[in-house]
Amino acid sequence: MRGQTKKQPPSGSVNIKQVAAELGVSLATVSRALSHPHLLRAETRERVLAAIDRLGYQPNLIARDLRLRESRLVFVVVPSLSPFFLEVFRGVERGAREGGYTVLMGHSERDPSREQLFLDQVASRRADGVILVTSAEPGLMAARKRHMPPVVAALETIEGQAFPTVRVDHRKASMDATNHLLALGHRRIAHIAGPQKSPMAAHRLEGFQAAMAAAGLDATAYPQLAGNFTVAFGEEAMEALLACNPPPTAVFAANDEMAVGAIQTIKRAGLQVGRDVSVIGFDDQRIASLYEPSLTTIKVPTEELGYRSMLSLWDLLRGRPAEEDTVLQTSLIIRSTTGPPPG
Amino acid sequence: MRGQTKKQPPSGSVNIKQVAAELGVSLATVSRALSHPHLLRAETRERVLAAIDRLGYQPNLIARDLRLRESRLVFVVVPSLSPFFLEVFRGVERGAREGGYTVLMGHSERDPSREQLFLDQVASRRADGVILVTSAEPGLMAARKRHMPPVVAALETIEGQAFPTVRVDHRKASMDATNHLLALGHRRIAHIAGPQKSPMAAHRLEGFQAAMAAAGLDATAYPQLAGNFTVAFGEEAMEALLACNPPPTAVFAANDEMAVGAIQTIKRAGLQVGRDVSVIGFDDQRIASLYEPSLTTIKVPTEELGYRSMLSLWDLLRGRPAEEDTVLQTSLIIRSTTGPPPG
DNA sequence: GCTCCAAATGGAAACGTTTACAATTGAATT
DNA sequence: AATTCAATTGTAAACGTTTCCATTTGGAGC
Repeated sequence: MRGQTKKQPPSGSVNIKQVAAELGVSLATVSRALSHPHLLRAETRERVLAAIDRLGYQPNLIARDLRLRESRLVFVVVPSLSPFFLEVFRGVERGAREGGYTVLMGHSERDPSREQLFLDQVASRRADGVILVTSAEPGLMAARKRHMPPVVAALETIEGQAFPTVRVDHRKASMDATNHLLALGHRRIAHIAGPQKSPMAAHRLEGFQAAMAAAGLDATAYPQLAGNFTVAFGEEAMEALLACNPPPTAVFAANDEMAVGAIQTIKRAGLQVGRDVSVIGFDDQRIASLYEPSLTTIKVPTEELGYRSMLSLWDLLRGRPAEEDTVLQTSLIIRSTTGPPPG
Repeated sequence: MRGQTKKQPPSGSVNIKQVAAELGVSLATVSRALSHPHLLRAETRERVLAAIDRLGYQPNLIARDLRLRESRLVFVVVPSLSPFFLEVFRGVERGAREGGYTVLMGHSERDPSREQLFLDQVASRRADGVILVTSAEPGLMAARKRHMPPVVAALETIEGQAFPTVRVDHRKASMDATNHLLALGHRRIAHIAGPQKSPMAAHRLEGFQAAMAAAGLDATAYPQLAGNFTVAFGEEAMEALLACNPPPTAVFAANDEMAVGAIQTIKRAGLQVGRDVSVIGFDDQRIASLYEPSLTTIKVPTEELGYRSMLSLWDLLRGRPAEEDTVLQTSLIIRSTTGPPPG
């Protein structure tokens, strides 16, 4: 490495200068052959393009980004690696494609410092904008006064920040879910909540509480369980609930994964889901319809959420005013895990 | 925008020059305060750091990347947005974290030109390396002589390319799956294959054929179905198979999704899975254990695949020789969807 | 007070592009 | 033939860092 001669390029990335030298034209001409071909005489253009091909020249995007101050890249930051977020990602991709942007996904693990890391990447021009699909604790991002890149929040408002937001009304949707159980005649209803720190989980919990209160019922009759949105936690939580006396006749889980966990436990206890105990989930992930029995749940338009987020990001990137708060509709999908209470 | 004065910085990204000016020190000093603090007198360092904080300065990573010619970024390119690949991603992340790298995921949709796009991104220094989790058609990448960035292939060899590879033996694993069915006494066995263009799917098919041939059976007795690894295709394919006379007593699907689809159809036909018809999948995705009945399948160590790929990429990035071909073990997971043939 | 030397700082080149501006070319118009 | 002007090309400045090398600073040792 040390003793390498200067003449010999580092055996690989050939740069614009070398192409120019090869032909005896200026850098500008080579650059233009790629970015503004119409500025060149046809014959020159051909000659340059041929040389580019011959030498295997690929423009260094980093240098271009630095000069142009844009990368045509968008990051999607998700809090966890679940299929749910993949669909949001898919929607973003659909939107981005239309405008010639490339989308990359980063994983924050619900860790605000990792979220900040991606934001910093964008602030320093590694990407032009970010779509934060997150449920991050509020406030942490404002900790230090930083240059904020174009950000759109998907799925849930980010408190303390004025990002354009594309979301669903988690609170209302939870009321819908709870009301469904109430309408079936259930009175002993428990909720398995998501992480306490997550505003989204908090909103889902609030909806449950509000609906219960409206029906004159005590939302705190059963242990207040707050989990991490996993099947495993759903199983555990359900064990705790079945140990109660009397046990609930219906359970509303804050997402499908925990609902599936709960059902696994119910089955294992020899009870029949939808008859002995009703279960309703949230999200309508694919497993909800595939699972046996198929899961009653709240459908969240994930793909659309991603798509609309990207549209808003577009506005931001174009310097146009973006819609502040877009709320998409959820819907109650009634399948086989809910029915009237026994007896 | 036009009439903006030069003095007023673009109301946002403040650069190193401005920090230096603010303090009356040189650019070099500010740079060193962040990258080589020990080179500065304690008092200077404090003063610079304070100013950096006060002005909200964040180094422009693009400029740094250009100068340093590295980004400490790694891309993982997946062919489809399935949970299966998320786990590989998770493994890569675990490996990358250890070395202070950040991982971003891109989606190629099995489209070689999109795969090339990500490769180009890396070749032009947007990232330091790529892990290609792919089943791309061979040859297409070599189309034009390009500067090849550090690439590791995960899951499957990429034909015509000499990338270090971390994979499983799809052919052998398929033989294991088929032999399991044969050992149970099945003779009428069908295979639902993946996309014909995918070498991975081809290898899985080969394994099936080899095992059948070894047992003296005709692997082509049933329609040769090649799908797109989705539940929907599994459903369709199974319909076609049930229409045969006599229908197969066992089906080996090239992945769990298609296996689940097949089972859905079998159930819908009023038959019992594992008794009337046995089904075996491939991958051991999470749904395999959650599904009812739980799915017999081949476990692929996805997370480990990602982790080991990242280790190999490390070697590449360090200029060390990377292991050429790492083969991880698969295992047969026997659950409830396979049993002896009826009668 | 000098000399010497390490420690601390500054100046400027380099990373590889794009593009404003200047310079050249060449054909059309007078 | 001189003039004009569009089309084509070249020159060089920027984008914002990091770091080599040179220069300054400030003690320690004499």
